[in-house]
Amino acid sequence: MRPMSLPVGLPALADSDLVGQVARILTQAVVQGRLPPGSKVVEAGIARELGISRAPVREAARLLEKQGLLVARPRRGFFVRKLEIKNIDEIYDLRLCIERHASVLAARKLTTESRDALRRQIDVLHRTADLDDPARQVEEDYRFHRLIFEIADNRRLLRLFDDLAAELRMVIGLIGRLYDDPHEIARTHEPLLAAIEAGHPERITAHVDYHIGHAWREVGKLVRELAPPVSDAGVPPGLILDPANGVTV
Amino acid sequence: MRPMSLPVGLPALADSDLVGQVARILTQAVVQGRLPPGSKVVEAGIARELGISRAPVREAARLLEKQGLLVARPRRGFFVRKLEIKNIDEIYDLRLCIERHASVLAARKLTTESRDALRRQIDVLHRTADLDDPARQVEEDYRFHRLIFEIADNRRLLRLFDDLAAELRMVIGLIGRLYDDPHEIARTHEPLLAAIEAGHPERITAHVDYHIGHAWREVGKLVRELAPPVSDAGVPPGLILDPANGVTV
DNA sequence: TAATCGTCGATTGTCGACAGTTTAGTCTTG
DNA sequence: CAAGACTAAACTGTCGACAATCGACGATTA
Repeated sequence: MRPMSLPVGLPALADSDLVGQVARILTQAVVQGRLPPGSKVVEAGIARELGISRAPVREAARLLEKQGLLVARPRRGFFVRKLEIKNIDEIYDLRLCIERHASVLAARKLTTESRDALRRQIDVLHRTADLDDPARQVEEDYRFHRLIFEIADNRRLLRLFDDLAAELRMVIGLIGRLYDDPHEIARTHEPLLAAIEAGHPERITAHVDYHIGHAWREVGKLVRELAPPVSDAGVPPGLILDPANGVTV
Repeated sequence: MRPMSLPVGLPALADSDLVGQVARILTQAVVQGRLPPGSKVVEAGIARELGISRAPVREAARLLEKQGLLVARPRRGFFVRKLEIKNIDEIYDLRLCIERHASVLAARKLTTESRDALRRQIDVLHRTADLDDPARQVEEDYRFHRLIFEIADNRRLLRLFDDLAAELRMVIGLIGRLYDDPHEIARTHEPLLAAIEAGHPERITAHVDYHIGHAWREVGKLVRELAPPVSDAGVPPGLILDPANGVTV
């Protein structure tokens, strides 16, 4: 018998996915400030603007609720979550907690392949640093840390990390630029990897503490600077969504 | 497994919070084995049986998906999640990770009131031990550990714990009885509390490791015992579950 | 004979509508 | 002039309907 199915990996065409698209559009709207923190997300309004019914909007909102971008209040709808400093601190506190754990686990389960993957990702970080593309830099940084969780091989841990990262990226997106010197951030990953390779738990956690702690302080500082003067006042009327901006295919 | 509608009669309902009620009913159906692991949850079927429309059923399913009881596969519906040993291990691994952290935090933030609350809960555990009510015992045990997370004062950490506990309790509920000697389990909380009161991080984590590790091993043992691999057409290999026993989550 | 294709029933994704509840705004009333 | 009662508009929760899609099974082809 011969292997019949197409062996080649095709880009899983899942983009008749209305819900996913709506979720992306809403996320962008929030990140870009068109939907300010605390503002109400009116199902019918979004639906009308996108030319669809309320059902997929609702599902998308639920999805974003799970991701922590929106909060649902029964009988009164979805609201864009307000970012308080305490939230940031809680997120980073948890992140620190699980990343220590994941890093130690990863060290224990490290193979030559996974080690090389990490090294390669650090290279990518360095190369990205030249591009002056903060969003990309954040993305590749995320990739590195995600790799660690993948190597740790606990799906639940990985999912949790993804959830936290989604929230953090939103915050970072709002802030705009996170690092002053992109190369600096690339370089700081090296001792962390070294510690993981060495497999010494104390050194690993110490490096994780330093590494994550640094980001924590930076983000905290920036958020505090931006002094979220949450205006509970009404949302600017008119078009807040731009379908052309987010719709893929 | 043949995709068919829910066979068993479910209690009719009328009150408000339809979604919550449906979620509870579905949860019961799963726990009681009327919805075996891996079986399909047909929206229309449930809706018809409860005398409501598909919308609230859908929402309830999404809720249970978030809780991990169901899994959603796009375009083909919701399924009762199958329990794999690996899942249990992953849950406990994460639990251990965050409970260490929470316990250290709790020690740092301990007040006389919160300390007394913990002590009282240990008393409750002892009193409950006489009742020969395993479910209640598990519940009070959960309360104790939840207290620690409350004292740690990180809402996100607390929510995560609640999520994990919900899953674990379901497993434990299905197993039936977790502890041989209820007083034994009550007693093992005492050195943990002592360590927290002393505020020595190493001792705390050591006790948490012992305490949670014990539960981990017990649950793992029991699940392994009553979950021999079943080869059912359509069920992917590698899964450890026993539909006949109704072991799910 | 085995793999692939076509067909058909079952089921999800999406839609528009309606009723009850919440909210915003207006009108009393002390 | 402030506090409360009322009213109307806006919105969510829920419903029933329809088309697109999935899975199963039998037909078809090599």
